[in-house]
Amino acid sequence: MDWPDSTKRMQEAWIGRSEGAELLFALENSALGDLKVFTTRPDTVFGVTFMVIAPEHPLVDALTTPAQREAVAAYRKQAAAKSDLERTDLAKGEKTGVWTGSFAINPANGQKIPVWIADYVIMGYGTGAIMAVPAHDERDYAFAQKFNIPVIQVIEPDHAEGRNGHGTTKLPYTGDGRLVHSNGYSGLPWEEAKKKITADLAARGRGQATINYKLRDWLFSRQRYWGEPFPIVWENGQHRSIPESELPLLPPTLEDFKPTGTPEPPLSKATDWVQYSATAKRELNTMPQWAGSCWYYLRYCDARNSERFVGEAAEKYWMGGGKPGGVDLYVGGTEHAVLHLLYARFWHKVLFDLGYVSTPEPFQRLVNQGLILGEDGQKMSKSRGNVVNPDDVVREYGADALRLYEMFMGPLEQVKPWSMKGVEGVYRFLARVWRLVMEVDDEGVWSLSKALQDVPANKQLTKALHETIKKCGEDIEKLSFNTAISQMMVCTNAFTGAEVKPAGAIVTFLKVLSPFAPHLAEELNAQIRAKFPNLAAKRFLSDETWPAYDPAALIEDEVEVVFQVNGKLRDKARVPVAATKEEIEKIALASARVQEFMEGKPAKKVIVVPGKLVNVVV
RNA sequence: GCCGAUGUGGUGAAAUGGUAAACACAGCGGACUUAAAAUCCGCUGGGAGGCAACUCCCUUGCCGGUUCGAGUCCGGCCAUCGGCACCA
Repeated sequence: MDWPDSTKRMQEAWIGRSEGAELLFALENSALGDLKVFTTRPDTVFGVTFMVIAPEHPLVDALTTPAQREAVAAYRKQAAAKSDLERTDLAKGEKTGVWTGSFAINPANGQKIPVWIADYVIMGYGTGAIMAVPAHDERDYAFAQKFNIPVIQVIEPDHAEGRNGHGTTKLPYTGDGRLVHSNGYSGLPWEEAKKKITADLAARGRGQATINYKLRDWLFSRQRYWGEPFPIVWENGQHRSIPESELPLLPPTLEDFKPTGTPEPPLSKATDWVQYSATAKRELNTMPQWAGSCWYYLRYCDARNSERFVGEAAEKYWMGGGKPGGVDLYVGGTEHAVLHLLYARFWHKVLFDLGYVSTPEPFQRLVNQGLILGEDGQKMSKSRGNVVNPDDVVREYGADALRLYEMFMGPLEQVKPWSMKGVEGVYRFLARVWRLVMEVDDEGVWSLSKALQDVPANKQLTKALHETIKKCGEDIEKLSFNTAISQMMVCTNAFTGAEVKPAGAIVTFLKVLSPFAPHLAEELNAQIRAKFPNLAAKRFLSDETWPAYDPAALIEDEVEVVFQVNGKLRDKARVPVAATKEEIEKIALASARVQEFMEGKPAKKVIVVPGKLVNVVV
């Protein structure tokens, strides 16, 4: 896939695949059964000195001894009051927790170890319980330090980096190495020990290798009117889908679709609609916006198909093409890197596995356009009052100027601040283009300019035009719209300076301009067509093919070559393009300024880059 | 902390390892105008010297390296922004 690495990495991090093992620790009170933990480091199981379970773990009550009941209750209350942010970010390093009063048995060596409750373990990941190895985990180490829990080193680094001055291991040590203090496993490299310990515990029914994912659910319902209603009804406390013949299910027409002010979603106001039958009621939640954003690109291929989400032929035509991704180019903000762009891939993958689409991935090439900031350089937001409304810009400067400015601001991927002055700048550029073709009389009436004539462009204008065709064509492919526009400005400035405006060349220029400023370009083409029907596009510029440039028109007879002495610019001269390296070198060495800076010393080396420069090293 | 991106004029920015600052904005000067706006033309990185045309030196976050030549490549640092941390 041709996606930015940063987006791929964000998705990888979001999915958070991690290989490890689930291990069973028998509880000392055998009536309670086992405590299951997830760990990526089964090789450190001999270094476990305590267990931690999340405050929400279902075994908390059973594990809490009468003596600890009060402390545990207080801690759970305190943990529940914290937001996720407080639990993870703000509390970083500062560990809290409380002992349950109970013990578990290490399946590797039969040791009795205390079970704690701490909110650095979250219920939503893994099993909500961990085996804590303070010698080889920073969080466990911080916790052990705070509560004076023993630290047992079981990994010895192979390299010096893990050790401090006296040759002892710096703890916590989370790198690679060999096992120590681990009974029969001592001496094994850690990777090998991971597999062996997991396999041995599995053989005794005390664990198994597993893969865990950090990926979380994304809520698929909203309490609002605008959104696809679910084709689900409820009857006797059970839900079931409505028959296929009733699809598609459309939202009921409502005059008042505002929130109810109660926990009931707005659809509850459609009382007739809600009562599906004497005994069944419809689901009142609606789907979120991402229900549509996950597959709209498929529907766009065949939007009027009433039989299928997308017709097979249309899907193959638009989405096929031999590459793994269907959509050729998808431009969107980084803010969609993990949610929209990840879930759209999931949906597409399901459809692919079911054989309904022809590519495994939805989007072949992804470009993240940069966020546009407010004029103050801050993120646009209502509270900051720096929001720019595009409707206002369109009203004042026109849609072409808005479009053009957005492209002219800078590189597509870059974050950049809005500037009204910048909009005026491109607006002025468009006005200059307008005046290449049109002129105004004393009454303020615009008509076709008399300077516009059916004559061939002179050499200089031809060169400017063909350079523009070439550069804009290349820049569009690279999505470098800002530099394409600056080249069009250069070209326009060249035409502005000419006494007579060659109409044919201007029409060609308008073809280049039209993807950027379609309204203006089409209007000017229509104006020109009225007088020069053979020069202008017959219908629309947008029907025309992209103009070809003539490489011969770009070549000049002479080029400027700069002369350097020891890498510093000292002189320049115009030399014929056809000049050989030897000829250019001769001209350079003959230059009075070059000789002056050579200070009579012989040239040690002369580098000649034809058409560019000569560097004399003395 | 970890991962990633970005550092160039007063501002947005440009530059296949080859004239740093194209194109625009802002500013300054001029033309047109009774005047203003609009438009057109010119100047506009910093410093020094010269009446002047001009000349020299410095300049792409900082330090070092590679190279005839570095904004660009390599190494190290610093700063800012984004993600890890559930709006779609």
